[in-house]
Amino acid sequence: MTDTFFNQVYQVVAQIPFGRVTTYGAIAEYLGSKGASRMVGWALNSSKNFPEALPAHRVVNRNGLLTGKRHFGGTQVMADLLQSEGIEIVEDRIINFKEKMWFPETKY
DNA sequence: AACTTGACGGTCA
DNA sequence: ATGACCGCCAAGT
Repeated sequence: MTDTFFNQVYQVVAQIPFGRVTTYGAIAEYLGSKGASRMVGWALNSSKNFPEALPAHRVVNRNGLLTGKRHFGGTQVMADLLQSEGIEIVEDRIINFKEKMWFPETKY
């Protein structure tokens, strides 16, 4: 059942620790399909059907840019959430992104 | 049932 | 350095 790609993405994202972020590519790569980075976003889009709190706001593109902020029902919602976690956001971009970068495989 | 789009990323030209 | 195309899987139309 949870053998679907979007479902695996859902589980990985749910494991993202507080104050940490990851990228679509990292998740896709972890799942074995580096090119499926777009599917990660699709999975998150479907995740709205899940009652679980999915910290999708911690998932950004490889530029550390809040590309998905537009799907958060607002414009600053995503940035505000990340800032609340101690992540600095300027112009929808994460400051010290590489330091906040979190890999599902290393979980570090 | 078929085609197009989609929170991306990497490589090629 | 910039621009364009391909790849990946699933869902929407």
